[in-house]
Amino acid sequence: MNDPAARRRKITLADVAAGCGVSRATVSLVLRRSPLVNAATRARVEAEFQRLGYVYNRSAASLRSRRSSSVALVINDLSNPFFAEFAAGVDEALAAAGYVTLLGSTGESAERQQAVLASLMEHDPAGVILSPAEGSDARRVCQAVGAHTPVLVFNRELAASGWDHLGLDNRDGARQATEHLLALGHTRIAFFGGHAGSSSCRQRREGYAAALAAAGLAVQPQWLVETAPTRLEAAGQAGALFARDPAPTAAVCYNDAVALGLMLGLLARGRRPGVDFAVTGFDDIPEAALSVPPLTTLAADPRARGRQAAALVLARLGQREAIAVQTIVPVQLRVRASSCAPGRP
Amino acid sequence: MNDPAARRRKITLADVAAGCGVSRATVSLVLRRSPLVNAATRARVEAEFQRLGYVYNRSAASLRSRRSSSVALVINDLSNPFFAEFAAGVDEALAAAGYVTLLGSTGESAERQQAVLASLMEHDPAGVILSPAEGSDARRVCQAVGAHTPVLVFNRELAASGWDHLGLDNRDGARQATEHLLALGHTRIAFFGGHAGSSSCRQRREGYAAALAAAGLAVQPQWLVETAPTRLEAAGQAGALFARDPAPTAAVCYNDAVALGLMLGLLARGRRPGVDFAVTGFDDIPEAALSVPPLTTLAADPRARGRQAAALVLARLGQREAIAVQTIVPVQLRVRASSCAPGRP
DNA sequence: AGGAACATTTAGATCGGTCCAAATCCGAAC
DNA sequence: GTTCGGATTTGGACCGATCTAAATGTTCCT
Repeated sequence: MNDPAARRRKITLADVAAGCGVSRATVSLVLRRSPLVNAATRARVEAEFQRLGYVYNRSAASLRSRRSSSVALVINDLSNPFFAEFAAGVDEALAAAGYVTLLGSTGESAERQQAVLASLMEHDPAGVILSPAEGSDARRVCQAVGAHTPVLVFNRELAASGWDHLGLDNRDGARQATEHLLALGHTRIAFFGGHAGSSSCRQRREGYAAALAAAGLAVQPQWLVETAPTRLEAAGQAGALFARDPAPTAAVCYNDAVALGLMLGLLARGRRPGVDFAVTGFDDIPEAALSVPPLTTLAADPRARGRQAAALVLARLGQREAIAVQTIVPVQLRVRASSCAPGRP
Repeated sequence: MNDPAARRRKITLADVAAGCGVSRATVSLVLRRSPLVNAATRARVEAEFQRLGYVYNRSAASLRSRRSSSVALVINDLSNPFFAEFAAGVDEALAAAGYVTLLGSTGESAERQQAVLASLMEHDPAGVILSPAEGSDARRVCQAVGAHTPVLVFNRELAASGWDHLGLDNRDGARQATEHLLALGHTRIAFFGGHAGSSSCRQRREGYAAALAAAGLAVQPQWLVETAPTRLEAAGQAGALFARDPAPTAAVCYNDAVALGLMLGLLARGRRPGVDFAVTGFDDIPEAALSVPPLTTLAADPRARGRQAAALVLARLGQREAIAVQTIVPVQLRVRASSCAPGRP
């Protein structure tokens, strides 16, 4: 930084070359750690990098080499801790691989998603990781992304897109939770919360129904309660479980937010979750372990999923023509105090 | 997309120019919406964009024009909802202004922060929004960022950096909370949680002390309890408040996580927050409104802060030499049930 | 007809790197 | 003293856009 050339203009590779009397091509070889260049020369050049405070211009490099060093990450809802954690995992893994993350958040709007994708594509990302907004249309997304950039779709399904997909095993997770409650001795088990229209809710209900069927029990329609996936609405709907006899003694909830809401709603009705009534969640959000009672739930480790998504999209860069991969990650049951045995009636 | 040229290679401005018999310069003018170009020509070129499925290459453009269209966003902890929300706000405002967000997350590690900054700088961002990791050193950060890229520092202070700063009014917030408790009739008020070393904790303690002083009360050292800013540790340290007589009847907490933890810890000791003991938080995270009892706290609207940060850094691009701006945002007291009046002893 | 004034278009250099093929250097082999 | 092969180095085109200054029309006066 003590060189007058550093004053105003940015230092380029040409400055470095001039500074130590070699050609630009040689400096470029040093930058790329080529074994071709002589050790002494390399040392001289690297000293000059230091002296001038040289900063590599990766965009210029990718322009010529046609190798992009960025990946676009488009998230439907960054304010949801699950996705924020996912984003952190993606960024962590991309950074480790020498890529930079181009962030776009869509706020669950398919319209914004189109605009965001179009804008990100102008920066020529090597690949795209997309957690689709509600109501995304595969055709429109494909139109924005083009046919030559690999896409990894996370969490939600995007019908017939021909892209790689990474999702949770919703069906098996709900099955595990239901079997856990059955094993405790419950026979009257509800499925509480979520919008039946969403693919994840549908899959979770399937797992729930499958576990009941395996135990020789029928699904009671009055024990299927729909709510928005928020604590507040879940708390309000708690009463729906007890509208008709026989009332359930346990509930598999769509996710943790709903489960926490339900527990509040139960308390408001004088029932003690974890004592009079068993509850399970889904996601294992940080609060699940700290609620009263602590919540039995299914852990998906969103940060690890982020790292995995990054790995998948980077792997695809080498294998552009291979068939699309559908990855379903198992989820893990975390048993805590909210899932109690049924009380003696 | 039906043109054979679209097959494999990417469509460039030269293809469009050739496709409709004008020069590359003219196509470039159309792209930039220059009024110089004839309406008929513009229409012809724009039709060709559609026909070929042309995608603008913004990196190439910024290389030549020396106008970057990205801003780096470096976040200490994306898994914290406060910062995730902040990031969403930044991205929203940057996207609206035609910039793309280069994301970097540091996981509170000053080392990683250096690496992340260095990597992001190679993509030549127009500016940097930095929410520093704990233990950041202004000199090292400056070394990574260079002297020519504007930086906006968010939340924490970075001593003597000469950069713009956006922070919350921590002092006034804690003062408001303390005055609120005083107005309710409390006189024995603790300050609970946080690391006294951090600038935000120091400022909040100052506000707390100022309010007590204004009421003619002295700060009792045994009522200043330090904890890591997590729910878990806060719950564990709750007992420290009652180690010596006289015990406090209320606590101003470092933040919401700490306050929620303290409330759990109180329950574990048979004291009912909001009934036997008053608690306030800081941040107004989404759970604050839904805890039992709902938490009195200070709202900072992180998404709006994100938009503001983006606006500040973009404003700086036009005013490179103007003096650094220190922006302190007021925070708003949200009174809820956790701050009760003192019980009759 | 000649030319000024304006509108529109364009050739060619350029941004900061990488790529390629060819040039140069050097000690060993003939 | 040449010739040869490996190790290094290099000139100059090139990536896809923008910039500059100059080249082309057009119209409209005088």
